Amino acid sequence: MSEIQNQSTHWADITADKIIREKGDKALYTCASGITPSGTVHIGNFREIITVELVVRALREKGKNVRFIYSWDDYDVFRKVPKNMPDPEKLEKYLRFPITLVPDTTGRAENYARANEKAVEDILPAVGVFPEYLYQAERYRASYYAEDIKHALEHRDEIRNILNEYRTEPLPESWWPVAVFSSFTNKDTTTVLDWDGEYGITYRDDELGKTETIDIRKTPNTKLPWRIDWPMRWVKEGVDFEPGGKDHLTEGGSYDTSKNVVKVFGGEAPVTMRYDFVQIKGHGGKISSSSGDVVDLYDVLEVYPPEIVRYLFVGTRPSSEFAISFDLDVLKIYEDYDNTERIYFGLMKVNEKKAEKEKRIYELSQIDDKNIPTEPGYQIPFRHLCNYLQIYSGDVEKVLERFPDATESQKERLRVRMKCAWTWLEKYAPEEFKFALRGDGDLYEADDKEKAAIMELADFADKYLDELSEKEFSEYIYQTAKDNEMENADFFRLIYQALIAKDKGPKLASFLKACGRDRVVEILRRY
RNA sequence: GGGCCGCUAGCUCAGCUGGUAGAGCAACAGACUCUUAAUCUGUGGGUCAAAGGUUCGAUCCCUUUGCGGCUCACCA
Repeated sequence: MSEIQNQSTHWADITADKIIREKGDKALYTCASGITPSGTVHIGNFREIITVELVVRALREKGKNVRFIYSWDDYDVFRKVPKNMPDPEKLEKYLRFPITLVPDTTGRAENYARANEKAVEDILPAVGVFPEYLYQAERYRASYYAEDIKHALEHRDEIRNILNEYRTEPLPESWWPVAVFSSFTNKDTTTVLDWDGEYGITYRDDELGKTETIDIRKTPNTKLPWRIDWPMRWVKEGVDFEPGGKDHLTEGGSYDTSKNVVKVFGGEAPVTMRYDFVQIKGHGGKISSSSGDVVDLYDVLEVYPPEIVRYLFVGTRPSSEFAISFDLDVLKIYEDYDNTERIYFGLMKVNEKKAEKEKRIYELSQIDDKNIPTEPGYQIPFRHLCNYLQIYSGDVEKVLERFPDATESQKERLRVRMKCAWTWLEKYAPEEFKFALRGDGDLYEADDKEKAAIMELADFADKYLDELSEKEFSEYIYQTAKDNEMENADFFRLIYQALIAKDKGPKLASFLKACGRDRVVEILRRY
């Protein structure tokens, strides 16, 4: 029964096969992801989540039972104040605190970490991602890992030797595999002095010089350092797959040491996969992290519908770097997605190998794999859609009236798409791409000769615009220019000025047709 | 210093389990006197970074070199 040949060459399917091969046939596979919510969770962090989600989906499609966990490492230390957070002076006072004890200066949640977490948890369902969240602060503070910390303490030398393998400065003899937040100040500026061989730890608060002995079964203040914490949790949850950024997956990186430390805890390392970072293109001055602004999933979803956001990640191997674009490339991305969709529905012929690949990408791009569209989207180029939207000043329903043949499901998808298109037009589109039809009383100052030419075109439009094809009508445009002894270039400029107060605009014949006879005639007749 | 990734047409890149190369844009020619990265048709263009090796056969696997980038060796 497991002999079913899966022909898919998609990386998610290949990875799923690899997990099954390396971990054996299991009743339950656990796939994990996780990050530290030390600031706004940006789109680069999303790559890890979606990578796991796709592998989870691939495993489930192979009939496997899968647990998808997402660990919030919210008991990590608050190291620096991100520049995009309000009230930095206040946050400054909480440096070295665990992020779960830092206040949320945005007023969205009970604490800093939670605010960042909530933003993600609220939006992930929109892109079809439903993990089980684990909160490490809550667990550590409830001494959930007390026995594991004790285990680490018992294997202090062994762990130190593993970590020292890749360190330039070996850890000192006095080092202990545990970190303590001071119960006096909440900060991690402490030094562990001793362990009693059981559950008692004595530490010194380095700022105050005070010492204290705490019981790891009762204190909320202990945690394991990252390179021990990670492998410990692999064992705790039985993790079979967890990807990592290239900072983790390099020789001497945390995966390297963790795969050895995990043996101390009696387990083995999960199958992993390295993902590269995501770049941002065309996001104005908001690109650099030094400016403090980060691009998160909300920003991307403003411009791309959920399935296209997924498509960006599905279609790129995780190990390749790619850029999410907010500039004119957006048009190409939409067109690429539409091509993939046409291939899926057989509307576009390509060779079989390519077709299989594209179909799989299309399936995995859908937010609900049990509810994949049964018909393609309404076939209209994104560029054209942008023009329609601008003609109707962003009124989505008015645009839809122009597509009476669209089905309900197509209209639903168009609504989402137009909302994105409109946001893109307003926030990111280059000026030359944008226009607005002139309103009442807003006239181009035309001379008599120009007025005559405009009127002639108005008359032609009144009679023929809706009946003739684009190509046929463009003949009239040239004819009108000729009749009025105007150069084509001048005539085009005149019409654009009359309609949208610009020298250039969308390809004229199709633009006029998109505007519709009534609008065109109404505006031109004002002259 | 270690490790990883990349080097394929003018540009951006596909090509992934080895069978002597592809798509978009650009260029050129024509179609319609043409406007906003406008439309259609057609054409040209690559010693697959270099040198060795394995193989019947290498862009693909191995070794070395060059160039570019990233990352670790602090913390998470």
